[in-house]
Amino acid sequence: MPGAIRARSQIRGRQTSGRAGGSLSPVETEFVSFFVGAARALKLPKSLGEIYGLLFASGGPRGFDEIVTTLRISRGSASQGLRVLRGFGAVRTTYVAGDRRDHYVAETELRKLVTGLLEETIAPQLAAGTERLDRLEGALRAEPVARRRASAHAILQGRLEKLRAWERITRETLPMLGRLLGA
Amino acid sequence: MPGAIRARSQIRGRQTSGRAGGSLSPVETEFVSFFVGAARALKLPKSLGEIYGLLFASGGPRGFDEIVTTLRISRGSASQGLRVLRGFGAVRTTYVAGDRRDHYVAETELRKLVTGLLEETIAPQLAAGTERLDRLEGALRAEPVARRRASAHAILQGRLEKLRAWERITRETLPMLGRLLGA
DNA sequence: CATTTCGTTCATTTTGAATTGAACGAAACC
DNA sequence: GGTTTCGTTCAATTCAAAATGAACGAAATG
Repeated sequence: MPGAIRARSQIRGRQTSGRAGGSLSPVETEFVSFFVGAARALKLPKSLGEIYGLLFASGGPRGFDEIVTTLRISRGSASQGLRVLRGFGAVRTTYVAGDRRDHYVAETELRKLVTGLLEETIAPQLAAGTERLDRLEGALRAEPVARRRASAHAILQGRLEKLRAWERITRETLPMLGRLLGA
Repeated sequence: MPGAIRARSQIRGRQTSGRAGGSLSPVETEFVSFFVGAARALKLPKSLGEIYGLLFASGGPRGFDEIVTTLRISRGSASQGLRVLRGFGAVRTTYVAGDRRDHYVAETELRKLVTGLLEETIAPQLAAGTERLDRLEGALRAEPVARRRASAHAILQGRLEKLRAWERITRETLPMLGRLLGA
């Protein structure tokens, strides 16, 4: 941990809530820990939890460098983590006058977080699923009549229909989730 | 692949939909592939998708051994995978007269699957989260007044309240999800 | 225009989870 | 009661995803 860089960051770094990117207070640590747990629960990378936790606890904007040094994660992790978080709207960049570096703040509206996450992770998978269902239907019809045992074929047909029903329900239900959380 | 065992299984094994635990038809393969994809999407082990896919496509009950040989997975995987699937109600054991071995069928009601999964995975995490919130509150109150900077303390306090609100909403909303899917 | 500062990218390393398979206990079988 | 057949368990292995950090390009700076 090169002291030179640290010193520099303390001179130039914005003193968000009065402290430079040095270390976490016990309470802040507890916040980060909470979100690390949440990340685990959602099977997201731990770094996402750390970063979001820090920003959540900060209130104000934090610079890229602050994130790296206070969480002691690599620049690579921070960069990639922030990209994902921005990707589903959990984090926004903020303009800070007189500092050309990027600054980030946490989005704290639950509805936005959830819908963003769903949109980003479930939705594409759902689309891929639909595609697979089409392939499945194709395979079912392409099955040579010779190899068809009437009963087996009927079962498979029924299962396919069930999958289609699942898909429909899911597609209808997901948006409602967003509305529920909006309350 | 020991022929001896295979032969035996064909003699003794129940001929579900007319076929022993040999190999998957193209259509069945497509079903399994679908559920493997779904497992990936939900970040569950691939083996869960394989097993459930096979049972889903089969309609009728399948023996432990059939699962192992047709999917070509280890007994360990099959055993553990089936336990998890049973754990959240995606799979049930069925009695098959004249065969002492275990037989399994897939639960195909979407509502049960989803609620089972939620119950098993989210619920405990939610509980853990609540516990962490209490710790967090403790840490916040324990913070020595000397180290408190009024503004920072206020922010953290506000954030904690926000987390509590999130928790409440989540706790209220999850059960509704089950009801929505019941339609 | 040369130099410094930022943040990203990507090949490598690390870490954690899933899978395997040998060893085992329990139940059925003769 | 000895033997075989099941399915589980768990230590070792394999595999995939996440983290690292050096190299890089782009933008600001002077």
